[in-house]
Amino acid sequence: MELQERLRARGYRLTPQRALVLEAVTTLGHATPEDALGWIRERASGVNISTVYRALELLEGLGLVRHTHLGHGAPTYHASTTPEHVHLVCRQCGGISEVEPDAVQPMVEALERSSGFVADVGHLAVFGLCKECAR
Amino acid sequence: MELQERLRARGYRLTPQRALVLEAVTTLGHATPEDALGWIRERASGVNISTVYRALELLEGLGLVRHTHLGHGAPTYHASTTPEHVHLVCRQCGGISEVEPDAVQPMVEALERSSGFVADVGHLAVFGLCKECAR
DNA sequence: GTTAATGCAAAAACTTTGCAAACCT
DNA sequence: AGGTTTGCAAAGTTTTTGCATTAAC
Repeated sequence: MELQERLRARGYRLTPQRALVLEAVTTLGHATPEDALGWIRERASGVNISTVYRALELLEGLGLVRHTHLGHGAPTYHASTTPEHVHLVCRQCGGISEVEPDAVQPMVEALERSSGFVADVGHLAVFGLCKECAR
Repeated sequence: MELQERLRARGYRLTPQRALVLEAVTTLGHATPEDALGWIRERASGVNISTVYRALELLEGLGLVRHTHLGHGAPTYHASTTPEHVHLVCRQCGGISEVEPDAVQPMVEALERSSGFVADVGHLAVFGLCKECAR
């Protein structure tokens, strides 16, 4: 299994908890540490929130998950296997929608050209007003 | 004074604390609540952190300050009077640079056209790798 | 004089850490 | 067996809240 290989290549071990955390994030699509724990607790017991934090940090270090800050509070994680996407966060209604990275490609290119900055689009959260609230 | 007018128009009062918070953010350019308090404590005593939080929330509601999430945790505030700008946050070295909103204008237009989403550029933080770290 | 705003202290939300026990390899 | 990982509990951060007192108007 890929996860195990990745872990062992760096001297880490494959534990049920780590597998569950990755599965939770993958299944949920977007998950805060608390969300992931909630999902896990529906199928396993005794998993601790601190383990979730530690697993997320590890998995992120391995490049298997990423996180974004979708506003105040807890970061939101998603699996690296899910297609990259940009988050649109409505400041009015709090709604979150996703768009293809294509939508921001012109920006990425402009930034790289002008500043040499290589933007990580999978990390991008754009705040503003959604269609409904903009009126 | 503009601040007082804005406050009173909504039944709020002008207090030294509120004026100081606005001044701190304006002077510092970018400030977390803790930063603002630090600045304030250099010239006034007895101002409490909870007052800073409350003042920032109020001032933001009045449109006098804005905030951005530049990563990890603490939000960063800046005065609305400062020219809008986009933040580029380097995930490698942690450096933060600013670019003109023009650099992302194509993205803003693309988003509005495709999703009807009105992006708030002053809120935008783009994560990625800066010129130096990208190599 | 009213009523909003502050300071303080305590709570809440979110993360991290130390350590003995349990588990992976 | 041996070193890694976990659960638990406790502490650390950051932000919010309740309430009596103070201050703006």
